[in-house]
Amino acid sequence: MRPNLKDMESRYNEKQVQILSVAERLFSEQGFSGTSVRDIAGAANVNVAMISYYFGSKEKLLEAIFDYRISSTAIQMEHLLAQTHVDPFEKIEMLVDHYVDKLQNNTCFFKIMQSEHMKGHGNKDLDGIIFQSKKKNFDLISALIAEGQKKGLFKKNIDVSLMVSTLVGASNQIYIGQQYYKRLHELDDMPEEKFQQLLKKRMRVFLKNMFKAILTYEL
Amino acid sequence: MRPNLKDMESRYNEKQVQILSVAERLFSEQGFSGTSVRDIAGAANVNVAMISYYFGSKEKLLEAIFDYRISSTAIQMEHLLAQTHVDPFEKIEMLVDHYVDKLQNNTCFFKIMQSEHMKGHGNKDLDGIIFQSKKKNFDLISALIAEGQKKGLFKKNIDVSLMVSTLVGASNQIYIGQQYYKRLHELDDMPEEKFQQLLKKRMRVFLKNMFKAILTYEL
DNA sequence: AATTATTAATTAAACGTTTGTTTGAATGTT
DNA sequence: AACATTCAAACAAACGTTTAATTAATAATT
Repeated sequence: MRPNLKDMESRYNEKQVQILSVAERLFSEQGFSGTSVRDIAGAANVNVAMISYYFGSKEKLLEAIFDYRISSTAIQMEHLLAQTHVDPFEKIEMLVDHYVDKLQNNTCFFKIMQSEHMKGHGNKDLDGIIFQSKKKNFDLISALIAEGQKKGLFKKNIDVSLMVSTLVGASNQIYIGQQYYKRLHELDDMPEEKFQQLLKKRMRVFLKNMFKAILTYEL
Repeated sequence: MRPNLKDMESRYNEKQVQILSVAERLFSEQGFSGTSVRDIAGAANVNVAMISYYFGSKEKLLEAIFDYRISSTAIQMEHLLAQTHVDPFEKIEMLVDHYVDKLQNNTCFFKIMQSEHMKGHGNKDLDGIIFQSKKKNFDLISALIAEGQKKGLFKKNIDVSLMVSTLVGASNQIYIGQQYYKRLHELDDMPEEKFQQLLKKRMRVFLKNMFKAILTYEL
């Protein structure tokens, strides 16, 4: 699965994008420590020294990937939920669609994010970046939930953190483990593109129903 | 967070358990590639050579961790869902309780599992072990769902894979990211033990309600 | 427009560490 | 005596990063 190049081409030149893109893919496949700068340089067809030259270090290369990817997604989410004329249920649907899209188009980055998230206390800078991103999502979705509750559409006593973790965790788990989904459902013969469409459709339906259920279901 | 020692003490001697236990913790904190055999040896207070001596290689040490942890959990799950006199709703509750318990007592291993799951095509042996474990869980839960549907308790058209992924993904996400949960809810001052209890209780309620909702909610 | 001066990009080679693993001798246990 | 354990030391290979020399591109000066 290849990273989404287009978004990177503004701040960095062609060669830098090449390095960032390759690094993103390799980090996602082999982990940060499991990927050497020589792996990256080799796959990106550049000299090893270019990585230090452009990014300073391997660590800072990772930060560069995070820095951009996070800022680009946070803005879109804010935009999405700011629309006042859309009713809360529809916003939930938009939220799910948006997240699934992002996940499908940035699978590599989401994997890296999940990895770094698990390590925790590794890189202080990264930890800050990740927390800020989580906080923003939490606040945005909290507001959405509150709006729905105020209008009497959603039930009371909703733990937003658990809800967001469920969206993120469930989606990532499904996406990351899509090869298992394929094998379990004996879909190995299906062409890759068809399978991606199928998975996306099923995920959307499933997640939307799940959230409607969570938000309205009373014992 | 320390690994759960007790389960390992049958097959391995004291020193081996010491190594396995320390390795499990370090792998979960720093990743497999991010942890050196000298890190492990140092933290376990044994000579570096002991790791090769007892386990053959770093890779096989990881496999040893997997081998045991997986087999010990699979059996319990089977036992749990085999009870014929318990109704499907109650089984769902037991399933959630069991999973949350396992997760809380084996957080280290679950992290490693998640990491290896993400890398995918790394270690062939491990891939097989993980898939078999997933398949078993899938089959067991499929049977449970079918039973509930047959009795008219659950709705039709439930995608078991997505449901299992949701349980696993959501729970892991919450647990792995519990430091964020703490910070977002301003629970930093709460004693660790109290917080663990709180989180466990909230997770159980949340997951149970979620599954009941998923299994019964119609548009 | 041609030449020079300046900066940027690129390279192969080398740097000192750290990596996983092995060795062979020493010690403990049966 | 035979076997299992432990150890410091050594191994080659891989690691991230730097160096110093060279080429390419850009700016400045004639």
